[in-house]
Amino acid sequence: MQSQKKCITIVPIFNHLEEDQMMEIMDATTQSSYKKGSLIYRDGDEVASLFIVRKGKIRIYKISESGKEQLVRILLPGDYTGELAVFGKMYQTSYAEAISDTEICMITKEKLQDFLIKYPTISLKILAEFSNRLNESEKQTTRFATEKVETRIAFFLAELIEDPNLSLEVELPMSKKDVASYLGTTPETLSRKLADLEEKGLILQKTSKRIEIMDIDELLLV
Amino acid sequence: MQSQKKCITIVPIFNHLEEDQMMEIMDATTQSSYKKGSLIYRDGDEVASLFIVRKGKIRIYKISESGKEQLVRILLPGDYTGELAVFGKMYQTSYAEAISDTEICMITKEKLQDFLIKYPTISLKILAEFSNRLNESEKQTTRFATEKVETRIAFFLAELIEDPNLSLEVELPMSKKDVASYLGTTPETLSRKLADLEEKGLILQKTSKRIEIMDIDELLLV
DNA sequence: CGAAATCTTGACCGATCTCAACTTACGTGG
DNA sequence: CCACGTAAGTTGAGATCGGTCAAGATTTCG
Repeated sequence: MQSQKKCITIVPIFNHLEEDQMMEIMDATTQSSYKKGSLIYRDGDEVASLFIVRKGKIRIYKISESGKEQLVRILLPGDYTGELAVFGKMYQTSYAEAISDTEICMITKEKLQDFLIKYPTISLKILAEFSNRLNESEKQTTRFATEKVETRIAFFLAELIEDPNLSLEVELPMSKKDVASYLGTTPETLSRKLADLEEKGLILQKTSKRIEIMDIDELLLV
Repeated sequence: MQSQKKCITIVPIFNHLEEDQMMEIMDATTQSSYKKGSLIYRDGDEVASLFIVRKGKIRIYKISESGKEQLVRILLPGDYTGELAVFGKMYQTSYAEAISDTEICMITKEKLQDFLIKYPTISLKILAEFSNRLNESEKQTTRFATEKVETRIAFFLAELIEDPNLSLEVELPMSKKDVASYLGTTPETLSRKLADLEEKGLILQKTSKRIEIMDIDELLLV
């Protein structure tokens, strides 16, 4: 029960609730776990549940009309997915793949909607989250539409910075292959552009996953 | 009052309400009008209201970090905007420009949130709408990330079809300049690609704004 | 009807992708 | 715990796509 509780309390949209409301929601969840590499759902699946990551790491990706894959996001504990099939369409429009052994809590569409009617402030939290995600997604679209690869990489690196006062060393949250996919380019081009940025003295590749940003102002002007 | 009522009743997120709830919401709105060419809000503005289009046409666009403009969408009567400043951040992240004389209803963030608490089913409607928009936006992002310009144009045209059984002739909802901006390309490239598609016999440009799709299957394989 | 904006076409160039070879990192099973 | 096989990452060369600049045609709207 303890770990089940943790599963809910770490989710931003629920963490303002009272203890007993939290318990009520917890009772409505079911748990399941997935081995590394397994698919949690696929495009078209009619699973109408919200999936909350309790442990592990999940890759969310889409496959375009012409068959090319793009990484949409990586889910870490506390993140959730499947909201489209809960609130909107009846089916998934992306793929979710466990990239490490993963544990998940699920709430069905029906139960979640009951809670939203009962505790309307949860909806406001979710609406806030959705509108921010929508905004992020549109910003991303605009970047794809207007910026070249090197600029998109620069912004991607800049946004990985946790605290600019603390450290300008960032850690890639996924493989470079996935970074390339996320940024709409190829591993070859990413590799080259990072080498270019390093040659210009704007970044320093310390290890394959750690990059120190040497000159953030110049980097963002690329 | 009649036109004010119409303003609300045509909005999908409200149109399931009872007559008296509708009246209540209407009383909370204020009206205003904008001349063609005027800016309704700009990136950074702290206007926390939902803007519902009653009459006219509005261009929503963003300007990227490096100063390039991208058209995000065109609003027609019944559409709304400003949701980010209502539910999420406190400021706008895009520009809204009246492209014809336009009339608008506005509801402030506070009043709207009161309604959502009072009538929780409205939230579910908005959540459905948001998750569909989020999905559309992510699909668009994936297209930008993985498809070339010609393919993006092809899908854009295909999605303009109202009823495939009725007619395969579509009308561009905006200038080709704006279509190019929306699709993340230039007017020159759009012009050339349309000419290419026409040469291949896939489309027929009847007038500057009307295009007949001759072979939709082939078109989507481009 | 005319000015201004939009749209089209051509020539050129640069950015990025593709294909291929090679190197490096990683996970697995002995 | 090491060795090996596989996947990831890098680098080079060549091809292609799409952008830029410029000129001309067309449309739009006052």
